[in-house]
Amino acid sequence: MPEGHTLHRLARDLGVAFAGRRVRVSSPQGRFAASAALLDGRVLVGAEAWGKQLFVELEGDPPGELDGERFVHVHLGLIGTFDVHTAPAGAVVPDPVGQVRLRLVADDADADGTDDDAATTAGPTAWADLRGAIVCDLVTAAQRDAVVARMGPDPLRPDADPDRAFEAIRRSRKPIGALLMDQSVLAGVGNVYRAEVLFRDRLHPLRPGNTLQRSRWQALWDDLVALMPQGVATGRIDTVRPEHSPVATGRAPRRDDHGGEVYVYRRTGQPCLVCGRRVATAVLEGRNLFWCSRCQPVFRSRAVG
DNA sequence: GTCATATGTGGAG
DNA sequence: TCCACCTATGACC
Repeated sequence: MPEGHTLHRLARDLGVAFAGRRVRVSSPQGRFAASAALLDGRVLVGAEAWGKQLFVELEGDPPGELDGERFVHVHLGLIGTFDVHTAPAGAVVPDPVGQVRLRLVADDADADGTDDDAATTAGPTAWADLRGAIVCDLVTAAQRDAVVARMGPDPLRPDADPDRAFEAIRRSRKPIGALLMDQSVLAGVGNVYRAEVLFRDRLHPLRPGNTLQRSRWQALWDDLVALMPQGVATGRIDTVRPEHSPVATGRAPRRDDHGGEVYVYRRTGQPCLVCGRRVATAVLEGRNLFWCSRCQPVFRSRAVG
């Protein structure tokens, strides 16, 4: 279920469960056995997300090593999941279910300075299962930096600069609906946030980037900066404003596989929550696109703005 | 049971 | 622009 919010949430959860603890790493399904062998027994320092990329930092091997492969680069692809579990100390870690490509289990056997290894802490039982991911590689800091450098600004990162994205958008004739999905323009937005933020900002998905005023882009960015942290907090994508919510309108709450309340994503043919027109759909660059042709007109009246 | 579909990306033609 | 990749799920027979 991976748009940027999923990865940032995951980085947070992995940090809470594993930071400062030694991890046993295995690859029950075998696909990432080589990575697992290199990771096993090292201390997990922390985890960080950048767009849809996740980097788990490990203590160097040997400890203090600066140039080694200290980062696990994970990309979940379309169907990957990474489930983090905790349970009271002493709880039994269950056997893997399904195709687990990488499993982390916190190992406190040598915590509390009982030997001469790096200081580690003891904590609750913790394990995490990675399934379906397309990338799980050990990389150096330089390789991590190279991946990060290819990405546009991430609305979930406080230091992100929206002007960097706008420089790409204003020079492109490609539709804004395509540019939003281009991770080198903007990092972390996927198919749900794309559809929803364009709806909320009344922008037609096919509007060329080079026709977008800076103010419209800033509004779009600000909307993402407001929405995506909610996704991190809740683990779902909810984009419907209070006045259009099920409670406010009396309609039935929506519950589908991403769980959130949305305006147009996967609502083809259903009435727009604002104007009642049937939600339209089309395929853009191989991905399903959804919008309301009344709320998101092709030509926007500049006189009224 | 079979099949289509999915919040993604990269590569071939 | 299509296709492959990977797993899980829901629709339908």
